[in-house]
Amino acid sequence: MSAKKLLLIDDDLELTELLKEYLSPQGYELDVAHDGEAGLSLATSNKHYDLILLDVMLPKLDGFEVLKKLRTSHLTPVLMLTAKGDDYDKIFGLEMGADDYLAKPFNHRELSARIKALVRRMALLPSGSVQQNLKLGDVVLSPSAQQVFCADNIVELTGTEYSILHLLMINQGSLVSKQDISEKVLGRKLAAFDRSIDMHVSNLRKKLAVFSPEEKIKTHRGAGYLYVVPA
Amino acid sequence: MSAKKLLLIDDDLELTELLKEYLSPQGYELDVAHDGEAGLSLATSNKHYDLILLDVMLPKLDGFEVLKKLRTSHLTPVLMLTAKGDDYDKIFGLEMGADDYLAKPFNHRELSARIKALVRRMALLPSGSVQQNLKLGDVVLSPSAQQVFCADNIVELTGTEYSILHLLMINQGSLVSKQDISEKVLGRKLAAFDRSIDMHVSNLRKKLAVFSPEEKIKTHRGAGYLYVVPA
DNA sequence: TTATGCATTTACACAAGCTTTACATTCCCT
DNA sequence: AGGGAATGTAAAGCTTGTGTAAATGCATAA
Repeated sequence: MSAKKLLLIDDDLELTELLKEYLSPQGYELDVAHDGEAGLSLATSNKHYDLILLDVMLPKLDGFEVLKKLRTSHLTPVLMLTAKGDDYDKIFGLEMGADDYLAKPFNHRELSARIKALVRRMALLPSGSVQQNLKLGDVVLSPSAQQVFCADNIVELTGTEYSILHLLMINQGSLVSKQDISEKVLGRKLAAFDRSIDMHVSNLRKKLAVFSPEEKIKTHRGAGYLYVVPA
Repeated sequence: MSAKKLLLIDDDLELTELLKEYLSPQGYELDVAHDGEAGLSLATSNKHYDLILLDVMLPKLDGFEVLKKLRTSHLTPVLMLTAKGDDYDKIFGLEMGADDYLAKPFNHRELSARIKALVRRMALLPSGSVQQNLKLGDVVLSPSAQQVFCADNIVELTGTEYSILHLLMINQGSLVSKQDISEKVLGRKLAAFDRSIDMHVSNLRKKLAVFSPEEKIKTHRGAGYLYVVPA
């Protein structure tokens, strides 16, 4: 397990220093931003943080604004911190899409335990479903560009093919039922005798096979499809 | 999106009633258990709760014990509740595998917001990834992939074979009647002279025997089959 | 309008896998 | 022991899901 990357957005220099010293020995890589704008730009950069610690009272862009803008494009987990122990604030933050909320002053060990709990839970998510390039064997899928490369060649996929591949890759090693594919990709229930998904998968396989011989999408008869985790 | 199923384990009758009335209109299905044992048995049943609200002070089995036992087999998210606002308690709970911790008395809206945050986060997990693998001796069964490994080799099973193995492994050490297998796996009553199950078990044994010599599925003549608990 | 690109439906061949048959074997019970 | 019933299993039969080419539909662009 590689070191988890955290981003701390807080303008309190004393606190950020303290937390840096406290969290580093626990095996976290901690970046710090001292205002909302800098924080947001780091958070949306390609550094792909595992967790963001976000203060509410911030210069330039307050915590709620940062959270709101972040959530338009990223699902990175966010733990909010605030000087005010205000219930309303807490509820507002959580409703806006924060994952946890801790009032200052907090017990360092509680912060550490909450970070650990969030990171642990997020580790169950398949790698990269929080929007970064998915690389599996010789296939690379780039969500930002909606492009797929196979053995360094661009693969020209249609929108639906791309979405199906994306879904399967996110769920690498797990079975995805046709029902799920239909609902998530085509936006409709799978009807009896609907062969649409089969066709898209067939075309997808054909296009990938041009550049790479290994079987990537496995069929589970009567159940669905599965993206094979490369050795 | 179907209604989320919550399990509340708390012996405070007044509180459970209150929460039931508070949470139902918000679109949650809430089951209640009033002691640790009942709670654990519901939590590990096949009802598949989306979230468990767990009080610490409980008759029969306290909250920490319930959490500990639950986590040996299930990854269901847990939000702990406690009368004591004790930091040590909080940290202990989170370290044990709880996902969140709220001290009583709490603001109902905060509880609701925290439930929402957890459920929202869990919804990102691909369906089925909360089920954890079943490991018995050198056999590992992965429900999310519907795949089975034996002595580190993938065993290619058909859907029916997989289901039968799953059923037997879940009931390790106890007898499962052919009637039960037929009804749960094939979805029909076992008819006289129906040799279907026998065939599937035979094929299953053959496939497992390729990688491991020990007998895993034992026959109880006239009664059914049993998965042997490994030494 | 006509072209173009993509999603969907149709059609059919094929293969996977569930079930049945048939016979060998094993396990009880007397 | 011997006989009958339950089980093991190979092989055949049959049903159904899947792969895929080709036709169709249906937008949007030229």
